[in-house]
Amino acid sequence: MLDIHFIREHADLIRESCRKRRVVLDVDRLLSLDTTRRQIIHQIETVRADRKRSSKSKPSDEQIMRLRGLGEQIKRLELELSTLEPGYKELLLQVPNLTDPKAPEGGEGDFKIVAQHGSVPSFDFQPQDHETIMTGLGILDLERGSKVAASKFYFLKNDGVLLNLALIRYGIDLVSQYGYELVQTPDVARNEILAGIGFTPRGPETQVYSIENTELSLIGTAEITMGGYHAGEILDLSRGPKKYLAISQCFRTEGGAYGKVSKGLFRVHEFTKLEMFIFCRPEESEQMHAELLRIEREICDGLHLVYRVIDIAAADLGAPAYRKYDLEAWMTMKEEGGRRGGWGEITSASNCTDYQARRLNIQYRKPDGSTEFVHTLNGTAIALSRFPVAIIEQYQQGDGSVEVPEVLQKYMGKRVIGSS
RNA sequence: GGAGAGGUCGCAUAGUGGUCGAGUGCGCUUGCUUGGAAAGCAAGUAUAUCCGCAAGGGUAUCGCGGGUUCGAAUCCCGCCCUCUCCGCCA
Repeated sequence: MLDIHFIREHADLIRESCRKRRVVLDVDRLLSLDTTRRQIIHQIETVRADRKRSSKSKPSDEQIMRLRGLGEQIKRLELELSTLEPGYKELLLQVPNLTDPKAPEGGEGDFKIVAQHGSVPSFDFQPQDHETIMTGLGILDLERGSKVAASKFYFLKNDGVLLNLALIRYGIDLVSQYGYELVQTPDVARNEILAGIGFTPRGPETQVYSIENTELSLIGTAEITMGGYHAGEILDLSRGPKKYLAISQCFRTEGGAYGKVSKGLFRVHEFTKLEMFIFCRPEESEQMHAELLRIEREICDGLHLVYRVIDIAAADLGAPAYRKYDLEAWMTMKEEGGRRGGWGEITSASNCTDYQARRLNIQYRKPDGSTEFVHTLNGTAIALSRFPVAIIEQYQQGDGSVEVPEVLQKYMGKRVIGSS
């Protein structure tokens, strides 16, 4: 959510931002609703002031007649306000965050490649996708996942489990060096928290599972619970940003996302994720964004993954993000230009500026005693299912076995998966 | 899951229909006092929003939402949360 004052005073900037993001939004309607809304509020307050003055002591019978009239007048105005308010709020919530002027223009395909690490591997055998390899090794069972739960759920077994645990432990050990506090969060959250972060808990385009007969949903990411962690609080950031490393289970409905691009473990309904989340002062957020990206790269560098960093284009940003970088690992399951192999997202780092903080009412105390909304940022440390996909596919051997990345060997207690 | 108690200004408490945005104590800030401190004395001590160049003024907020009433911290209903006891359980 943006500040209505800001929108009022910078309508052109908002229009420009919407254009860049290809968001269709009637800014003029929002502004006119805002004006009407304030007029009605002013009227209500004037009548209330009158009533309040007259209600200081017990009124006479004639006075009561007049006060009744005032009460009815207030009710009428309040009704008028309450019919206008939902449309106003909905429109206000639809206004996306401002966009970093440095973000590339355009849509999904218009990202800018910022960096690439490693060169695309060439195999002296026919490389397979992770589903084939893992199923062959007996460490992944998608069929029984469907039988027991539903399509896009899965069982992991033996080294598949150990690889996941090793990745998590590796991520924790690496990120903890940088002053991130480790947190395990609930895997469910109130719908108002989901909405505050920018998720739509209900409705046709929802990405989240809601829990029947409650106001709770399964979270799609610990970004939700961590954003909610400090909701409604005034933080002390005098000793620097609050940095968290949160682990949670993540659930996504992924409505209609089937087909080749999402085969195997690439797009599933449930996975575990280690997520970095930062609350900081506005002037620090750009630097923190760089830190998130640097750590994400260090994680992938340590695993010797082939990956690239992309700067997401404005129209592909999603409402809360001001700027976003993705890391994409090279994967054999992907196809590009009819050739086997391509890039698949494994992590993402977003600077949401004060967009989430305003909705969740998270502020910090300035030295002069006043308060201001914090900036929030989030970045993936380790996303299970996607990291394993990249590792299995990049580390596969001709005999169907998979080498274990060196940094994970001490956590797994082995150097190879599937070789006797 | 069952039964009860409760959520008021940083903290602790008072307040059961109007004079309550809210008393008192503690804490905090400032001033007086002091060689300095403590004590004492005095004043102050929320947030949001609207109008206004400002001074200033209006309104809202006593867990949240609704209702009754001319008027609600106070009465009624729903929800959330906390505590105690019982049951169950990894």
